[in-house]
Parts: sequence; C-alpha cells; structure tokens
Amino acid sequence: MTQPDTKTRLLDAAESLFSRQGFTNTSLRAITTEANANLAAANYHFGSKEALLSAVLERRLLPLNQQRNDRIDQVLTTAAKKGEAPDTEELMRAFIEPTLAFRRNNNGSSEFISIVGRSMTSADPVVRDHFLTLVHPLINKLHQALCLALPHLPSQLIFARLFFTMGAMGHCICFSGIAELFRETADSNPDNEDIMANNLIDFVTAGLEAAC
Amino acid sequence: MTQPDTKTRLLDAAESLFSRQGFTNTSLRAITTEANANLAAANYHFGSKEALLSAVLERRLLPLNQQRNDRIDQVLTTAAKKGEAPDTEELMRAFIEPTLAFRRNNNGSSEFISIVGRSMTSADPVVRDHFLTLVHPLINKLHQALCLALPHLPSQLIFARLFFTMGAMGHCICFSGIAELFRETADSNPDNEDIMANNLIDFVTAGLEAAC
DNA sequence: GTCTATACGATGATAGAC
DNA sequence: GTCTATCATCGTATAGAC
Repeated sequence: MTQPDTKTRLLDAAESLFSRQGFTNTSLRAITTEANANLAAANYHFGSKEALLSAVLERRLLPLNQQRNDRIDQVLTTAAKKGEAPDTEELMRAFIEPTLAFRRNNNGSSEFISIVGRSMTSADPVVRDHFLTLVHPLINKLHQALCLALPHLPSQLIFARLFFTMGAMGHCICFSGIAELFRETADSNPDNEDIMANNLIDFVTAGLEAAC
Repeated sequence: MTQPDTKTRLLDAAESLFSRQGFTNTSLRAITTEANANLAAANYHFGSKEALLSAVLERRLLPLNQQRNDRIDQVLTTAAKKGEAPDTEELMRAFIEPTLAFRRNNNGSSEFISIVGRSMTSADPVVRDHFLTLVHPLINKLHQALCLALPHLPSQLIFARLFFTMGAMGHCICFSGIAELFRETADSNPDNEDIMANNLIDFVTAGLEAAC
C-alpha cells in the first residue's frame, strides 16, 4: 500500500484534528506535522487555513449531498407513480439517515460529521457562507418536497420548521452522542446510532406535521 | 453618569465584539482598545481570554436561568394546585419565550444570546463544559417536569427529545433570524421574533408529544 | 508543478516595575 | 491595580531548490 500524496495526507490530518479539537484549536503546524509535510505545503495546496477547512468539508459533503438528493428523489418518484403526495416521514428519513449514518460508516473519520455541525453555526461568515452554498440546493429541494407533503401548511411555516429540523439534526452531529453533552453513561455503539436516528425522525416528523 | 469600572467596560466590549465577530475573530487587543483599557488589564481581571468569555456568559445567563427556572416552577405549581399533570406546551413556553425574548429585550446587546448558542456546540471542551455546568440544573428540572407531563413515555426518550429541542432552539439563537441563514428577505422586527418563538414552541411540543 | 526553508506581523500570555 | 516590555506561537507570504 503506497502512501497517499501530500494533498490527501493534509486533508486526512486536518479532518482528524479538526474533528477532535475544533478548527481554531488546531494549528497548521500540527496538521503538517501529522501529515509529514512542510508548513508551506498546506498553503501551497489550499491557499489558507480556511480554504483547507472548505476542502475537508467538500470532500465528504458533496457525496453525502448526492446521496441525500438521490434518496429524496426516490421518495418523490415513488409517490408520483402512485399519484400520491410524498410522505413527510419518508422525506425526513431520506434526509436524516444518511447524515447520521455517516458517524459509523466511517472511512477512518467517523467524527467528520461534527465539523459539518459546527460549520453550520460558525460565527465566521466565510465558513458559514461556504457551508450554505454547499447545502442550499438540497435544502431548497427538501423544502419543495415538504410543500407537496404538507399542502395544507403555508410555505413559509414549512420553511421555518425545516430550519428547526436542521437545528435539531445539527445538534446531534456536533457530539459523539447525547451522552457526551449531558454526561450520561457513554455508550455509542451502532445500535444506539440507529435508535437516535429513529427518535430524531419521529420528533421532527411530528413537528413538521403539527396543526397550524 | 460616571463611567463603569474597568472590569465592566471590558465585559461590555467583549460581549459586543464576541456577538458581532465571534470569539476567535476577536482579539484581546480589540477588546481592550474599545474598553479604553490596557491589554494586561484583561488578563489581570479575568486570567485568560476564555475566562473572559465565561464571565460574559455568566453575567446574563445566570439571570436568564433564574427567570426560566421561575417560569417552570410556576407551571408546575399551577398544575399541582389543580391536581393535574403540567402541560407540555406551557413548559416549552416557559423555557423558550424568555430565551428568544432576550434578543429584543436588550440592554444594549440584543445579540448576546448568539454567544450562548455557539458556546453550546463549541469544539473547545473548556467552553462547552463551562456552559453545561451553567445550564445542567435547569435541564434536569425541565426533564423531570416533562416526565410528569408525558407519563406514558420512557424517561430516556423524553431526554432525547429534550436534546433535540435544545438543538432547534440553539440553532435559532445563533442567528439574527432565519433570514440570515437562508438569505431570505431580511426582516427582524419584534413581531417576527414572536412569530418565530410561537412556531418553535408548536414544533417542539408536537415533537415531544409524538406517539412512541 | 511540488515542496522546503525562512521570515514577517499579529496574537494570547506573563513577569516585574510602579 | 495598572502598565511596559517581552515571549512563544500563530497564520501567512515569499524566494528558491528539485
């Protein structure tokens, strides 16, 4: 097995360190040391530390978005064939399951998704804008699909509820588990991930479908 | 009107700058300059930049927690007098309304609450731990109250749903409005704050009460 | 094109004079 | 309590080797 090239090693090291220590608390020097690369190589390949974060995000977020997009399309197509409106819970399942599954379906970085969760609410407008650009098309598609699923609700209300949904999901992916946040017994085995995903899907589906 | 002392001026300047630019993007030198104080005075009074953040948080979070605690007690007492279980929606109203109202009920820093939202998911364990210590008693009380309101649901499930609730609310207070996140028409007048709070309360109440 | 060595300004923190 | 001086470390930029 040959060693990956410098750019990939830098991405891997940055992903790992950003996940474990956060963006700010990770220095470029720590990344280049772990990647066995020179400090300037990071800026040569990515231009800046923020651009490196963007590259780390894109590498996994683009495939994830493709996956979520496909699953939403699948729900829409199946419903259309039956001449029915899409189901809210199925749409949420298409959106949430691939996201949370990312935490155990790991390529060596099961905690990558926490970087996404924190970028979403970053105080840095550059980071947030870049993240939003990546997910905006997906959110728009999901919003439109939910308007089909919930035709009796105003579009703006559905949008607000989708916003709350993203907050709940974002909170989940910021931590390795509820346990970490509330100091409960730490148990983060795959089964618990499934339970958490199902609990979250039940929660947001009921919230989205609430009477107006 | 006499000028506040150095410590207060530092707190005010830090609160304002952290709210607008985030913790990392604000330097101690910018804070001390705005506060007309010396750089070393910040470290003398607070010990470190992180400790300054903690002090900024505590100054407003402790009164806010007191207010939320009182309102939850009020719901519990009223229900107990009637011999009934507390109502989920009323508990959520007691928890959420004071939090979101903070954004317009400003003492010159209506955006302070966004610091809270971001501390909640901070990658820095020191920041997160300090925040958790501040809110843990309140969350425990709310959890117990919800167990009374939803006696047919297992305690652990209620806990998970409360976790989702905090995520949805935390997402709301990270931004000056949904508009900011999704580039919709920017309109953040007080009425919209009320609408958002009510929408959020409806959303999480339905999620908490969902069938198991 | 890739990468290394080196240097620059800015940052958080600290020691010690007053 | 306050301030000056100083330090190690940070992100970044550049010149030049391969």
